[in-house]
Amino acid sequence: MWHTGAVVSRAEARERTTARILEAARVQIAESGASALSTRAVAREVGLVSSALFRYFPTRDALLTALIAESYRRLGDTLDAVPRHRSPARRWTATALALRAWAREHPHEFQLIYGTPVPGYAAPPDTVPLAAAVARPFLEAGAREPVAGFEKVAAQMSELREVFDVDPAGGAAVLAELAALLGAITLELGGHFVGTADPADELYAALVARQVRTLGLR
Amino acid sequence: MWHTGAVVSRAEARERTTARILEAARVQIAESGASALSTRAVAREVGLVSSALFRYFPTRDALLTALIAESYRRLGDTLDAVPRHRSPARRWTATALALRAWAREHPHEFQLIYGTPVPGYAAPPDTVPLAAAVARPFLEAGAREPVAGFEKVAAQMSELREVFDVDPAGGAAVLAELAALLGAITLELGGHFVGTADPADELYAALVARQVRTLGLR
DNA sequence: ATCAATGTAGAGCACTGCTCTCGTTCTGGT
DNA sequence: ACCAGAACGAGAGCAGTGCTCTACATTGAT
Repeated sequence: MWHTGAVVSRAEARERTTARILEAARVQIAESGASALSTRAVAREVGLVSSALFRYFPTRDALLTALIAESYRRLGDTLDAVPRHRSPARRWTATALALRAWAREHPHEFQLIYGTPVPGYAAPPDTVPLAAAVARPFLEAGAREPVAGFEKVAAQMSELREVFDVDPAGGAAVLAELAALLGAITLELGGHFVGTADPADELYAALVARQVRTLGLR
Repeated sequence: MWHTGAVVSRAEARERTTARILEAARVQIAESGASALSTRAVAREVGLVSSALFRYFPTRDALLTALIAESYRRLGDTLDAVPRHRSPARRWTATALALRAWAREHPHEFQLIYGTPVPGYAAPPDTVPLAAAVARPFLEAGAREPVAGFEKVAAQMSELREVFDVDPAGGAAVLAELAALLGAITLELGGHFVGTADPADELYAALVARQVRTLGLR
């Protein structure tokens, strides 16, 4: 720590620039979606020449991947901040509503996670724990007891018990219900409910209530 | 009918070229997704100079929209071809399985319909009947009787009864369950089940079985 | 003081969606 | 039968993209 004031070490400067790049990219995505993310525009925003950006992210996809991870974390944190009601039914409901609210507030980030994957893309393995962080609040709230009909799925994903200490058959059912929530939100964001259940508030509420019954929550 | 053989009217030629463009575009999308669709590449394939293609589709988005409509129709036809079992439960199951099978066979077309919408996009109103054609087989199979908890949604989408002659509260529940199926398929195609319920056959089967119970099908 | 790592700048490549202009070819109305 | 006008293809061109390569500057460790 020789230096004081504005003088920063090389490592620090790199970190800062990386953070500024990520922020500029996130703003761009929030405005017009992932497909509109331009490395050149980001570089301009940050005050770098276009080629310099590639010292920080070797490829556009790498930048996108970093943003995906960031969005995962943000969503996970949001769901984690949902108060732990005593009643599992209430906690499930609150978590499900928080999920939809976040998706509606950050539609492009939601699409970044659950939307169409990029063309050549294969799910990088480091997103698995991030996806688990999103699922955890739902598992904690919903996987109290086994749910009939999900035994075979439970056998397949038996390692779930080790990580989360939940009932496997309940966990499998929770996973299916999480897919249902994400499906409903995807349709809503995509405008697929126009002409039927739009706005989707009532449908979503009815769906969540049905899940509480199906999962045997009280 | 003066002309025989290869001589064709201008209108016919236009139709044929349009069809060839659509086909080449569909092939391109089936191979590498919508984001990889290049008007120039399509034009090359069809044997047109790049600018000539814009005589047929004024913009890349217009071409994409046409492809979306086509995919909608294909999926609708596929679901329509599912045999009408006597038992609603069996028909629901068969239709749901056909949906997943089609999605796995044509993942990019599925994403075209239900994936991330294009950036500036607003759902063109002419896709509404196409979306309805996809929902119809499910409504016919699943919306036999009212489902408790969906009354308020039913009130919202009362016009459904006029078009489809189904119970509104049953129809609303079916819509929610269709969203669940699409959500599960979206997660599967996106690789989100890796590490848990992958392959997703068992999970999907358990989900469908649960739906049959929830909807009160026999 | 030296030297390799790290960074920036800038030119350049191949590609994209799209526009404009130019000739040609066909069509409908008189 | 003619001819204006629409329809169409060819080609050049523009502004933008992701990304690479080379040349030069700065920094940190030796």
